[in-house]
Formats: sequence, C-alpha cells, structure tokens
Amino acid sequence: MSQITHDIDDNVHGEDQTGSQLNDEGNGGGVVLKKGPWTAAEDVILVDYVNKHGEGNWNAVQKYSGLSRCGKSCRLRWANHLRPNLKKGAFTAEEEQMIAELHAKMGNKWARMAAHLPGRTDNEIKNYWNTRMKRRQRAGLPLYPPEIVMQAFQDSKHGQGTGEINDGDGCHHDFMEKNNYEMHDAIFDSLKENQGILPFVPELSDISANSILPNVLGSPPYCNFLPSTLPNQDHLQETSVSFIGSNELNTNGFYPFNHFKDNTSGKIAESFGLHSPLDHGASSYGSICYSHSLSNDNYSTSKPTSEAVKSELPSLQYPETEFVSWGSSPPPPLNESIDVLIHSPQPPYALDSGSSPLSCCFLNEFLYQQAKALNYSKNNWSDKSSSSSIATPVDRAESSALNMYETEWEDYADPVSPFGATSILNEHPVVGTNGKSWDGWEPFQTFSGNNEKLQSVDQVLAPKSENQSMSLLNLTWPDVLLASDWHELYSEHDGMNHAGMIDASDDVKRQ
DNA sequence: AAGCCACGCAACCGCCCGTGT
DNA sequence: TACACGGGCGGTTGCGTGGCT
Repeated sequence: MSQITHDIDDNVHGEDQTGSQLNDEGNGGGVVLKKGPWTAAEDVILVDYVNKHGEGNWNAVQKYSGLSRCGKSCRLRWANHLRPNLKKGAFTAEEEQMIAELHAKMGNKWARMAAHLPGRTDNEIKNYWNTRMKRRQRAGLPLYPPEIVMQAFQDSKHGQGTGEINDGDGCHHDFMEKNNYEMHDAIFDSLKENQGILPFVPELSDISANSILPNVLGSPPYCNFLPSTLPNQDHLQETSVSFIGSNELNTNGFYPFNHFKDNTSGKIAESFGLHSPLDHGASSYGSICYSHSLSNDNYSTSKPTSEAVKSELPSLQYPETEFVSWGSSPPPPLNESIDVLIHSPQPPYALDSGSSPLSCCFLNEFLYQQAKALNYSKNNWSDKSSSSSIATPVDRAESSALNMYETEWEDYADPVSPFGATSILNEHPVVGTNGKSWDGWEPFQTFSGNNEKLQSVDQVLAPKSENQSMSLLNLTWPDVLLASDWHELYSEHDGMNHAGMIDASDDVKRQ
C-alpha cells in the first residue's frame, strides 16, 4: 500500500524499477510493461477503464488505457484492491470460522472460499490461512477444530451435506459433484504439511484419500464408515477375534499402534514415544492429554495396567454435550466399550487391507493428533502432575505454547470459564447446535471420577446411532486438541451453517 | 533512544489448468 | 488440435511493526 503512495508521482510508463520491466509476450508493439507495485496513477487509470468497459478482457486494458501493465496484472490489481465492496481489515470471528470450515471442506481452494466471504479475496484468505497455519503448527495445534472435521465428514458421508456451503447461484459446481471426500484430502494435506515441520509428526505413507476412496465410495463400507460400522453391542460381545490381534490398550490408554498393519503405525508409535520412559511416567502426560479418567477396573479384558494412566482415554463425550444427540439408545455397558472398539472382528474401519480406507484416513488423523497431543503434553506439561491425573488450570496455563494459543484467541476467551481460553481440557464443545454459549461447560475436574460421566464414555465408545458414531469420531481427538479457541469462537455463532446464507461474490458470478 | 531481529501481512510473479474459438 | 485468454494457486519478496537488547 505504502508503495503506491511512494510512487504516486512516478510516471506510469517506464519508471525506474530495475528488473521490474519486461516485454510481455503477446503484447504486440513491444511495449515495456511495468512490474512491481502499482501507483495511484495506475490505479486511477485502471479503475477508470473498468468503469467504462467493465471487467474482463484484461489484455485490452493496456491496449486502450495506456497502462503499461499486462492484463493479468490488471486483473489482479482490480480483483484484490480496486474493485468495489472489498472488505479490508482483520477477519472477523465469523469469517475466521468460515474460513476454517471452508478449508476443511475445500482445501486450498481460495477463490472458492472467497466466494463465501463477501469482500474478501482469495489472496487475502490464503495469506490469512497460511499465517494462521504457521502459527498453529508452531503451537502444535490442529489446524481444524474437530467439530469442523466432524461436520465435514458428515457432509461427505451424506453426500449432500455440503449443501450448507452453497453458492449463491444455487449450485456448488464441482465441489459438490467432484468428490465428497475432498475434505479428507485436505486433512491429509494438512497432515502431510506438518511433516517436517513438527518433529513428532510421523511420516506418512503415500496414502491419498482420493486414491483410495473412489474404490469404496458408494459402497457399503463407505456408506457405513466408522459411525454405523461400529460393531453393535451384541455382535461385539461375541467377539472372540481381535482385529488387532492383541487385547490391550497400551498403558497410556491409547490404541496399540504397533498393531496397525501399515508402516505408519510403527512410526507413529515411535513418534508417540510409546516405548519411552514416559510410558511409565504414566500420570505425566496421560493425565494431561486426557482429562477424563476411565478409572474403573472392569472396563475390559484388556491387559490391566498398573499406572493410573491406563485409564486415560481420549476425548470423551458427555451426555451434557449437545454436539450430537445421543438419541434414545441407552448407553451400552461400560465394560464392553473399549474392547468393543479394539477387538471387534474385522470391523469395517479396521486398518486392514480390506477395510474402508476412509476410516484409515481418520484413524491416521487420529493417530497424528494423538501424537501431537502427546508430544505437546510431554513438552509442556510433563512433570506438572505427578500425583493427580488431572492437569490443573495452572499447569495448563503454564504451557508456553498454550499461552501463545491463548493469546491468539484471547478475544474469544470465555470469561466465565476458570481457564479462559486455556481450558482446552474442558468439556467438548457443543458446536453450533443451538448457538448457546459455552459458558455452561463444566470444567472437566467436575467430571473426574464421576460414574455418570464415565458412562458417557461408553456412549462414545459404542455408539449405535449415526450421530453417536460421529461423536465417536470426536472421541478420537484428545482433549488437548480440542482447542478452546475454536469453541470460544464458535460459541459466538449460531451453528456453522452461515455459508449457505452468504451470497456468492462477484468472483463467483464471474466464474 | 537506537539498533537488531523475528514475525505478520500485503502484494506480486510464475506456473499451471480450464475454457472458448 | 492449437492457440489465446482468464483464472487459480503456490511461492516469494518487501515492508511495517512489535519485542528485545
């Protein structure tokens, strides 16, 4: 911007900008076209031209207006800076939410995302996202709020769910039609992007959601995917064959990754530090990552573990959470649930050669997130809680990364919460179900040792309904990953369905 | 107060792709 | 089929700003 003012008196043609000029191809008269920052004079010329001739045919701009800019440069300048109704300034909370939601579904389709954000340009969104992504990666935080992943998944699962993101023209073109699992690739991309950035992110095999999903989309395994493919209670109780082959949760309460059948698992396990001494420092990070202890002894036939952390589980859904309705199905018996998840005989989501690759996607994501959570907690919270399985607010507040995170989202801090924005171990959010504030969440401490709450664990682990299963997916996000910023952010919005209410921008109309 | 540095942001460029002729 | 054109996106660069010394 300032560059423009600096050059305001510069001539439009042939000003001295070393290396910024070139003979544009296809330019006929060999006119030297200018590169570099636009001047105010150039802006005036371009605006005037567009006002007279309208948008499009950008190569004609140079021809008829005398601008020494290539058509493309003119288009970009107009689209990103000069066109009317451009919204400048920081992104609002709504916009941020929208971006996250859209990116979860679309990936790096900036222009398409911009269509849902009136006044915003693709470039602006891209810059915002990249900056945000860097920040979150540095903080060891997930790019997507789990709720968005859930919803995106649900959308893809239902095929038409993306209708929430609806262009003003009433159709969603290829996004709707191309593939419904684009979101998963987006997540995969994010996952891969983290490789090399986050030292604890395991290398992923060349898994591509798109490469594998077409084989199953539309087929029962896909249609049923994780939710409805979760073995039902009765079936599971009869289970005698473990798809994993062993019957233990590891001492940290995580699934034994080493039993997964791809190379990824081993690497994940390594990055997980499962065999590190931390394994035995159970309470250290298990207590931190997973706020809800499943501290009964009868939850499975799993190999008993001595450490308190054995009962530590990933994020748990409680009945209070309204993320999804649990329906009328009574919660299954507690002592079945975990094994249900692990020992089911070739469940469709098992990481087996014949299983649904889509489930692998989410499991990989799950593993990744858990790995992140573990390392995150190891780095930040270890030794903070030696005797208690509950991380204190102070503990969490002391996390530098978390503090950073808190700073990032401080605007959304919940003043009511004892933890404010740092309460990432709090109860899972209720995303966009009723627009309620999250203020009503109970700190997780109040759940500790609460049998009723523990029962809800089972609800998560052995859902029967589709919705329940979605929450099961949510379970795979450790509490530590359920960044409160998202929750706080979303709390300000009445659901995540704004997209469909936003008219397509001019960009879309041009398309 | 001044200098240095890291970071975020705005903007541009090059490559690529899709579409129309 | 080839070409021109518009558009999308990743990468890069430069500037401004805030924190630290």
